[in-house]
Amino acid sequence: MVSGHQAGALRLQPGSETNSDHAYAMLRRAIVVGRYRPGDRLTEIALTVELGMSRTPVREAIRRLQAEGLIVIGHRGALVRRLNVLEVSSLYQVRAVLEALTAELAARAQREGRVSARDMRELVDRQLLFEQAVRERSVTRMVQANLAIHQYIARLAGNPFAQDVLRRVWDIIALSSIHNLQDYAWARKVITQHRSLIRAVRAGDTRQAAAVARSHVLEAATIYTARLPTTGAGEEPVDTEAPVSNPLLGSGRLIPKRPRG
Amino acid sequence: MVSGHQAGALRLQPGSETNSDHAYAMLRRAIVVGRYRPGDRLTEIALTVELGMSRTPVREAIRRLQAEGLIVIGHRGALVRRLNVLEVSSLYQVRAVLEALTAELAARAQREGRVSARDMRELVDRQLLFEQAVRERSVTRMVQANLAIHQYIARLAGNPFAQDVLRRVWDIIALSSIHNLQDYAWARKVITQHRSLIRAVRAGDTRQAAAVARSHVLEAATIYTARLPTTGAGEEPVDTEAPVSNPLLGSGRLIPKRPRG
DNA sequence: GGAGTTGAGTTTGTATGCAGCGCATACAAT
DNA sequence: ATTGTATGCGCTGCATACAAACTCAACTCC
Repeated sequence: MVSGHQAGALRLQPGSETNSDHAYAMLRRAIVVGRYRPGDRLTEIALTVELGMSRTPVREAIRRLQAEGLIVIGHRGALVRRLNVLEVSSLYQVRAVLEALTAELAARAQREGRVSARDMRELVDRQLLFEQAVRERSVTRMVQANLAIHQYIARLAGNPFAQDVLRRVWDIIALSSIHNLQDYAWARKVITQHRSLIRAVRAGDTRQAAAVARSHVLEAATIYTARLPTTGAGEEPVDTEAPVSNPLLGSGRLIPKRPRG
Repeated sequence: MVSGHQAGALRLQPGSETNSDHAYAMLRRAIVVGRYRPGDRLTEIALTVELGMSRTPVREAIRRLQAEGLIVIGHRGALVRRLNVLEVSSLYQVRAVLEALTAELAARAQREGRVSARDMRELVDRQLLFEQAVRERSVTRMVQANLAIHQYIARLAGNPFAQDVLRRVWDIIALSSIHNLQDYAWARKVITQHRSLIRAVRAGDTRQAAAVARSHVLEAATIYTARLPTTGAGEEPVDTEAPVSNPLLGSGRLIPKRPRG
């Protein structure tokens, strides 16, 4: 009998979305864009209120995100995962080999004529979007466009599993909300590295594509760790309080960060 | 299980395991070892009876397994995932690069003296166990020992994320319950490939370790696909019935195979 | 004054009731 | 005999009730 609970509004039709799915999508997005930050506690009741549904679908969403590694279950309830340095560098290592794989596969697909001209143009367009964002110093759009480029290459690779794992890797990396792209010099460098990556893919040069992708990601990792020490106290958990906060969304805090009482 | 509710069985102590976790572990194991087979329908009530708990923790376990890709939610309920050829080869590609990574990292750790003699001996012991299983023609033990070797190398690598992703890859590969190791010639070959892999790790030769691991997995993939057309060696065929309409992710119409049994 | 204790409040884990959808079977009509 | 229709059953999604355990703080006792 809390405010309008429409128990009759069941919609299990194929096209429609269950509350559980909706909760999962919303919560995942909120975490990835940084509306919830690492260490934040996710109270079921609060989410219940926020999402306008009962605890059951909320709990199911939490379980899924737990399985994906975006959430950990502490002694008491769910917390947004907090990554330490080892975990971040582990992530980048995995990302490096996977992106090398997708770049290689994309290049091979191109070589074998399985990439349409339109797909190739789309990839280049995304790169242009990224370069424009860099010119405009818009970190938000840089981050988006950057992800879009990497995602598109993964798509061209035609390996659904790699695509899926990479999506998760990117999600978890997003948890450590430091965005290298706030570093303008690095952003410029990313432009040239992307260009040579795209050139290799377009040329169908599998070796080169893999090598460029790999070193690109590994260099990004070093940039990331180089930026770390500047965050004041050298605590053990490497939660960083992101200078510009969330380049992606920004406000709309749902649950105030309550680091214990 | 309509009436027998033992509400007193709550145990939320940190060390203890919740029913939800237990359900997850049991169900996952049942799927991985093949007690439930691809396409099998998992009805909540049946699992309720099987596990001796109510539907809620069962549902949460299902959500986790769904997120891990062992289960898909069809139009109606949960099904054990069914892999098609494209998905399996995708999996092997990902596995190849990840195992190349862990082998390389393990070799590096060894080179840098971060691998204890005991760890190294343990690895060799597992290999000996595998070789013994091959001699005894025990496919079950071969599969176990094989997995144990690869897991141990992943552990030596010291990359927790790669370890985690690999665990999932192995789980999903286990779904396609064809075991290459039923092929004795291949099993013999695996012995030598493992030996050279371990040798490379022990020598701290990162390049060689990565190369051997990679080609080992890729060759396993070819063995797998080569075995596909002639299914029915010792065990059940994998797929071959019930057309999977969507080759990628969306589950087309999967015909459940007799949940009751 | 300090430390242990207890009790209320909070939050999670679990069980269960309810409503609707889909499938299958039975039945009716052509 | 084949096709269209009704109906019962099974199962899922969701909400909610309830119990256990943890938190925290005030309170009591030494």
